[in-house]
Amino acid sequence: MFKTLGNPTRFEIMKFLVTHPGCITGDIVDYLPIAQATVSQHLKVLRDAGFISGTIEGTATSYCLNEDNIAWFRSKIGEIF
Amino acid sequence: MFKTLGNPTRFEIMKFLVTHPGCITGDIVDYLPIAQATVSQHLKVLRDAGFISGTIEGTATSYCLNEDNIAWFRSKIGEIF
DNA sequence: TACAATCATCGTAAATTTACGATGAATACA
DNA sequence: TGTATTCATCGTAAATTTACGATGATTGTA
Repeated sequence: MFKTLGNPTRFEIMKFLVTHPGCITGDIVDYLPIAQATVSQHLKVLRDAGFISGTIEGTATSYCLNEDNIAWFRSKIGEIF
Repeated sequence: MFKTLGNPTRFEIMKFLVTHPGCITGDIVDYLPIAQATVSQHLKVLRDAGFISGTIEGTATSYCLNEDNIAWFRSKIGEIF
């Protein structure tokens, strides 16, 4: 999970999702200066790590933070250090 | 700082320092299955990120967690997510 | 049905990270 | 003084990550 957040672009996406919950992939593509394919790839990494969840809505996909997993991650950090 | 902890070996070093505060480089080299040069390189990354601090003691170098910076990092995570 | 919109996946080139041996610097000690 | 110990740094090969265009799948709409 640390490695996932270690990438600046993915960290940006996470911060964007904090202020734009439920936004779709296209919103993130518009916000970032990188190609759609790359954004989609980063979203997959964030999904696989459990940080976010995507919901298909028609042709779009809506993304939200996975608060439960983030809370778990935060508590785990507190346990170790 | 996320990128720094994202490397499995560096994460191991951090966990080792939790249970072995003040240990020297050689202790970590003995503990991990990698070469001394590589350990030293990882220690530098951890130092540069502010996670640990090294104190030269004769020909050895003693390492400790930098509790202040770790606390700052943890609080910062809480702020963002 | 045809076309447009939205997004994921594939293959690949470029960039970055990781691991290593070799070497050198600094200190301890005989 | 000479030798051993401990560690950091340098240069480099291999592995991994990142970014991209091309393509295809799915859904909405004229």
